[in-house]
Amino acid sequence: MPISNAQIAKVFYRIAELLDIKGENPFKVRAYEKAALVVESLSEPIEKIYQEGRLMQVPGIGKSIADKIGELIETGKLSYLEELESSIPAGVVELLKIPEVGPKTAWLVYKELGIKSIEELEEAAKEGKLRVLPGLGPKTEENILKGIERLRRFGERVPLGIALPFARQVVEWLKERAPIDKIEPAGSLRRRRETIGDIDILVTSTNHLEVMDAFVSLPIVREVLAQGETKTSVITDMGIQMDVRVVEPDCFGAALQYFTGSKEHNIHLRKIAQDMGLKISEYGVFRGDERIAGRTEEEVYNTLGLPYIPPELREDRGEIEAAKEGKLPHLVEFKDIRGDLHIHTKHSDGHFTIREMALAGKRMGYEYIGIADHTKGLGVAAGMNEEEILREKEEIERLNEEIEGITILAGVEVNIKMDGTLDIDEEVLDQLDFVIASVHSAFKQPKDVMTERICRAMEREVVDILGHPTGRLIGKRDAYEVDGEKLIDEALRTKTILEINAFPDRMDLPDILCRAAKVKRAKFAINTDAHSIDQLNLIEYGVATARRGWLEKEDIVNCLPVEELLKLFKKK
DNA sequence: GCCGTTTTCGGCCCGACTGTTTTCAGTCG
Repeated sequence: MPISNAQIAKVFYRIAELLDIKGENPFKVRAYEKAALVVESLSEPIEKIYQEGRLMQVPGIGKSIADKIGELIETGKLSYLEELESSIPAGVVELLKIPEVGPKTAWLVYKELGIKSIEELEEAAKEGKLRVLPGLGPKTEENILKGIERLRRFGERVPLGIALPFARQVVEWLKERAPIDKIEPAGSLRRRRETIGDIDILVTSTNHLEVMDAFVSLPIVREVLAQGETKTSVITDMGIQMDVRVVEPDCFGAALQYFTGSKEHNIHLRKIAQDMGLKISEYGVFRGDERIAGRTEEEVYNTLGLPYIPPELREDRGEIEAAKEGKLPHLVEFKDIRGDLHIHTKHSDGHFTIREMALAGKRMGYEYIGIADHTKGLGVAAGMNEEEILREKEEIERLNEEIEGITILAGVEVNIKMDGTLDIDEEVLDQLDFVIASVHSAFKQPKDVMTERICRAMEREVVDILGHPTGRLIGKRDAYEVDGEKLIDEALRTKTILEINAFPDRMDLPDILCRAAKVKRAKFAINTDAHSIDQLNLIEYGVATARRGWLEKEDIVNCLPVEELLKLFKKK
């Protein structure tokens, strides 16, 4: 009964929620959350760890949880979870999704009023039935109704590709409207998670009130949730919650560190501080009443005996241990990228000519760009046939004669057909500088068929790069069913490069798989899949994904100079 | 439930804001 790390993590998150509602020991709840996080972040299949009897060696997994993992692997079920589920209706757990409603409230309304769905809670709030309960009043009823409305309208997390530009816009507006010294978005946005729950912006200013007033009067504010001297929360017209916090300059580093999170990373840091007899909060690192650090993040980390840890790593997935041992990766940066290898032009569904894209690439500071238009199997994208591919190659050769300062590489994005064959003659593909192969059809194949299909394509000597390997569209389409582990192994065996598609909808290969593949020494290409000049800038999302996957410039083929890159393509 | 070069039992991160309290609990991050 094969079961994935993600599935097991989900079970433990569920257990944590259920225990939380039942009012169990909060530390027990956290133990399950921690276990879920650890399992989710493993860079090898937990089944393997189980079979080799190493479960208890994993930090955060003790006897009890190891047994449960064993039961899940052996039987595909967990009796403990089933017991818990039977004691709490699923609808009561649903209530936790409502902002303002936590485990205590969910349990209270279920116990006292028998409420076990969002609809029933809404009804009760409207009829004023909640205010009779201890601790709840008319205001709470109102807030719960608002929370339900928010959940219905904007329940989902927002993709990074929307949240990041939006946050940058708000930062600009605040700078224009209030006396601001430093300003920096923190939270999961700064860690560049692929989706964002809410946006935290950190500010230092000589005038707190003016900043808060400027913030709440921005045209994008739909509702003010809370307004205080140091913290103000609003809901924006996009439905994203946004918090602004004003802090003293002496605390800025500590606050930035604190509000960047993740929660798990911070908890781990505080533990270290405690062991050293220190206390750490958003106001700084303290020995007794004396603040000994806080102005910069570096200061905070250094005081704890650690080097600076880049935000993208702060998930408590081993970065603190690595930092202690001086083994943090030197994460890839935009300046390391020498070219973008997945660019569409008017030859398929792009909006600009090869020349325009090349000149734009040159302005980005690139040494080369790779043109990879669609091939004929993708009718909707005006894919090219063999003849058109060769004509495009000739055009690229002419342009290379003509344009100085950037090399244009001739490639295509060939379709992997249902059976794993390619939709273009290999003789033609062989004449190109490089070939990206991608799945663009029949997404719903069963897992073994899809895995076999992709592996078969990677077998082909002409295929250099596997495009957007999991096919997911964040918030729109799940990854196709594919055995990620096998895919990585086959990529290694066949010397196929894994794309990290930077398109913010994709960010594919996802960060966790990047890390798992890096451990096995796979190679990657960070590409935008740009269909326009503007979209070349999306490379930052690919770099962010790579960084979250602990990748260094040595792991990325498009950090190589053009001659070495071409040699690598030929070698396969 | 996990964990231990101060512990195998007794700890387990810290603070703001709100609404309901008359001193604090719940939620959030």
